[in-house]
Amino acid sequence: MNISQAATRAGLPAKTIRYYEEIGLITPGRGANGYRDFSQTDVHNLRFLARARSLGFTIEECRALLTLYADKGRASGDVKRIAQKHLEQIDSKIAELRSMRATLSDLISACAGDHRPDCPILTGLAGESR
Amino acid sequence: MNISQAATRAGLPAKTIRYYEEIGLITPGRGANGYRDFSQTDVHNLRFLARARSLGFTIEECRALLTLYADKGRASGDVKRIAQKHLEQIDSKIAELRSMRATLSDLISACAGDHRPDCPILTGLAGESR
DNA sequence: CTTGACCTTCCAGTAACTGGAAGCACTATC
DNA sequence: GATAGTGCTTCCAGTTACTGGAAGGTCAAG
Repeated sequence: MNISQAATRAGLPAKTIRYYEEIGLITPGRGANGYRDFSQTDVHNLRFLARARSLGFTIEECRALLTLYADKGRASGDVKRIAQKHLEQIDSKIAELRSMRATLSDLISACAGDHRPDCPILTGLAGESR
Repeated sequence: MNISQAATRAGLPAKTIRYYEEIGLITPGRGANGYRDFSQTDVHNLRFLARARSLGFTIEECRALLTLYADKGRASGDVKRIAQKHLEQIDSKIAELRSMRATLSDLISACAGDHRPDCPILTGLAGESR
């Protein structure tokens, strides 16, 4: 099938699929006219990639996961290790955002937000409040 | 003062400060030798930028905030609007990460993580579990 | 006068796409 | 067969916010 159909089935933009081929994540065949020809397996791999990316795995992690996915002799421990490491990164990102959120929220609630120039948000950012 | 001292006082790498000048966030003076010469105000602005960036504001938001900071006739409402919009983005990012975390965590806990090839993480990513 | 630390600019690379231009291929219609 | 419209191709550039490194000028100490 052509790229637009593969894109629809995988839930990815055609542009992204071309990019994935460019970096060697997938290697669809080619028709006589030079068009990419996607097999069911290609689409399957694209869906796999779409899900992995939506869980926040980096491209390189996706590459590793896809390799493990194709390797029927894999050890599930290898997969789990990657996933756990990623989970830790998600957790630290959440913690970082929560910390930002707390500070920002405090500043916002202290600000009148009217036509007057006095602004605790700015003075907070300027470091005058500590 | 020279850039390394300004960097120390602002808590930013010298590279970053040069970058900020390049994109017009700050405009330190220059000595006869061509070295940048940072005033107290420059350092103050750098610290402001460092704090704003650490709260996750984008460079363009920082630019706007810095402009408002310099404008003594500002309306605090303008500042608050920027901050609130940013807070919303933080919240949606947190929500997204939490959703990822939940899914990933489920997959991980279902995986034995040993030498065997069976892996719920991979089958989950492949979409076979739904 | 040389050494070492510090400064300068400029170029390239990062992550993961995304937009757009120029040009060939296919399908349908007139 | 000409034409129009859609889809495909490649290639180049831009995005965000830096970061690393090279080549070379400057300064303070000994």
